[in-house]
Amino acid sequence: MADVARRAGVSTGTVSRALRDLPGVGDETRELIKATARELHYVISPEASQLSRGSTGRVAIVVPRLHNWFYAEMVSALERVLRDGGLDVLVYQLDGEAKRLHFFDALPSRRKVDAVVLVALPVLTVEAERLDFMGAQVLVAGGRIRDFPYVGVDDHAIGVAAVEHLAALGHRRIGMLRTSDTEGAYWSSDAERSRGFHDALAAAGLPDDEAYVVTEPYAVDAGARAMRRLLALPEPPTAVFAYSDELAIGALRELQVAGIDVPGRMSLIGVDGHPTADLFGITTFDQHVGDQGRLTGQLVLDALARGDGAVLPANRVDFDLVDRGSTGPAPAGTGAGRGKRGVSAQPRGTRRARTRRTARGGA
Amino acid sequence: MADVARRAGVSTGTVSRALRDLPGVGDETRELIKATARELHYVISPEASQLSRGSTGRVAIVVPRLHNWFYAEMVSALERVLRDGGLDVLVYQLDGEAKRLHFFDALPSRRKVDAVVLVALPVLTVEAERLDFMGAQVLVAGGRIRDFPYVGVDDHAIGVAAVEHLAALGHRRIGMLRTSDTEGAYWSSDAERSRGFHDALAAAGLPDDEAYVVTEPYAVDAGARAMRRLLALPEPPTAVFAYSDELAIGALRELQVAGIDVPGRMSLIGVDGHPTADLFGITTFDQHVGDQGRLTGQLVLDALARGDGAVLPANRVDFDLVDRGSTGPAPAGTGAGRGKRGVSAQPRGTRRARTRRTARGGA
DNA sequence: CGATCAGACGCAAACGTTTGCGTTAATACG
DNA sequence: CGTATTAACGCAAACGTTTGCGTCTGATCG
Repeated sequence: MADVARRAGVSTGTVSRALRDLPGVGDETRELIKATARELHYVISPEASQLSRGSTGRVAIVVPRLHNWFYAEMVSALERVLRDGGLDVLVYQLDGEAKRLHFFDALPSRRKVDAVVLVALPVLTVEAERLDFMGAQVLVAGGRIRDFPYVGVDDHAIGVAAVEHLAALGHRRIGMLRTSDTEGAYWSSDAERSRGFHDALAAAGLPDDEAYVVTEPYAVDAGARAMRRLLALPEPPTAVFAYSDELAIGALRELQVAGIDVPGRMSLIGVDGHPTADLFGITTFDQHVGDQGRLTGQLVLDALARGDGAVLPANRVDFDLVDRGSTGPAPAGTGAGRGKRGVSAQPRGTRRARTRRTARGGA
Repeated sequence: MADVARRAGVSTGTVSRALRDLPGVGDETRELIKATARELHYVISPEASQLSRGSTGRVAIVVPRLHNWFYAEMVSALERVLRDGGLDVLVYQLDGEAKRLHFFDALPSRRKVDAVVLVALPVLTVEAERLDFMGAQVLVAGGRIRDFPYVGVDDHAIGVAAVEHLAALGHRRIGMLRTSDTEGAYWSSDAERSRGFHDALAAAGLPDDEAYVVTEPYAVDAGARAMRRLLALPEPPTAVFAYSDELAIGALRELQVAGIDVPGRMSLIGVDGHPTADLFGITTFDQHVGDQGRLTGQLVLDALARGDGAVLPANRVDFDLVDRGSTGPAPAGTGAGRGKRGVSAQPRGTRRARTRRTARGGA
């Protein structure tokens, strides 16, 4: 910057003001300075700038892992709006308890960023306490942690809606597929979606057999393994609610391999809005992950712009039932014989009922 | 830091040295300082530190988009080794030509990072020129750009291997599925994989019908649409080489819907090592994306540690043929009738021939 | 025409580290 | 015991901005 100032015959203060379009600089001087800067390929040093003004112009996005549709989609949406807002995005992957502990212990992002967005990150209570030392805005996307401002869907309502949808089709034996990637830490979406599931079963007077809820460690074939366990039961359910579309895809694959018609002999419904679930015609609750990410990004931008840490504490995003035909009426007999071999009944041109559900308040 | 120094009764210089384990500090003094720092929850200001020493401790990862298995996997692997190396990771998504131009024009990462990793980013020649102004190490992962050091597989060899594999099974009508997400910019992997495909067809004396190579704009159902176009041909191929596993998955779905047995009536082979392709039993060339990411990260670490910009210019990673049973002998008759309805022949416990292929030199 | 005012610009003190150099004290050696 | 050597530590100048305040110039108004 000193170079530019010398060459333009002004002081560095004027250069600083001119380049940032602040008042107090004459028009021709400003132009001269800008031209000189361009000419010298001058780029401001962010370090010096931030050291002086106090803010970093960066925000951290913390996720359990990236190679996973939900997180990648969320980060992708977040990154776009944050960058459009002139902020740089730092990504932290906290896979495994060890890394998570280290992160919360060393607080590496303190003073490195202006805000931290935790994306669907299961966190232990002790870890959550440490977040207060972060020294930055903390937001949560895709679920809830402590009392931090968050963006997410009403997971309890999703669990309820799933059971209601299946019960309305006449199903009485309804199972649920879960995956345990929380490593013992509490995660609101999983807990509340399950609670909604059980609550709705009770409300509808349907059996709530604990064998119908299977949990598999996270992996690409978790859904397949979970479905296999359900199918091995003496009296398997006739409909299954999968915690995520990824699980539903694995489950569908297993059903294809086992030659069980969907939805003829087994109804399947997931959650997310995963594009591959669309490809395979799986009915799902679209939770508009992109919208969640964009909204979170906007909240960050607003909070940082206003300076004060005032953020709307609860931001619920709508979810939609997207009926692609993987759910259907319950089979007539209870112990009906093996149905015809085949795959999903709705090949292409899937109909999208888009039963819009308005978001409900906090649980 | 001034606080710590005052409280410990030493100068800031000593604090700086003590905390970074530099020599010139007495053992008890060092311990005292460290204890004091802990007590005050002191964290170093990266801005000031970097302003003083010159390096940023950050590296930028530039990708076309994130919500995509290949990129997410690559970034994920990169992030891990870079963070383990003590570096922070900045992610830039350059979807769309506009953003790409802006990035290369404004050079936002100049002086913001010590190194830039371009992940499979198609780039125009003019844009590549501007990279010289980056003022940072530039590396390329998953392909090649100009003369920058890169990490990647031998894409030409993959194209050749695919055709050889299918030809060995007796196929004579071999198609290829491509996706165009390069927006007109050149991308080495696509170009070389295609060239390998055509070269191998010629070498094997097989027909190279241009109708057998279909390109669809990037989307989740690109593979399905591409396969549909092939099936609509008067004489469709009996085997198909998909540029990526994502395309192969879409193609498989289309074949399921159309009731065409795989590999009975149609063989299918992809590239990547996508976990979902594993789930669906799709034979593929695993290009070890994680390894590519890790290797790239290590190269960055090494280059930064050594200070000089000397990086091995070419770093080839092996690829493996993972046979999961979606390829089989060519059907006997040319115009055989509709085969039996069903899905992939190898349900679970997929065999993994893992025909290891040593990487070959440059194209 | 003198006083007032506003806009344009320079000055210099922060911001929080790092690091070369100088000083001090302690130890070792003759 | 005096001197050379070494380790421990303080001092202060960078690093490249931002920004409050002061000064100067030219214009406006009564």
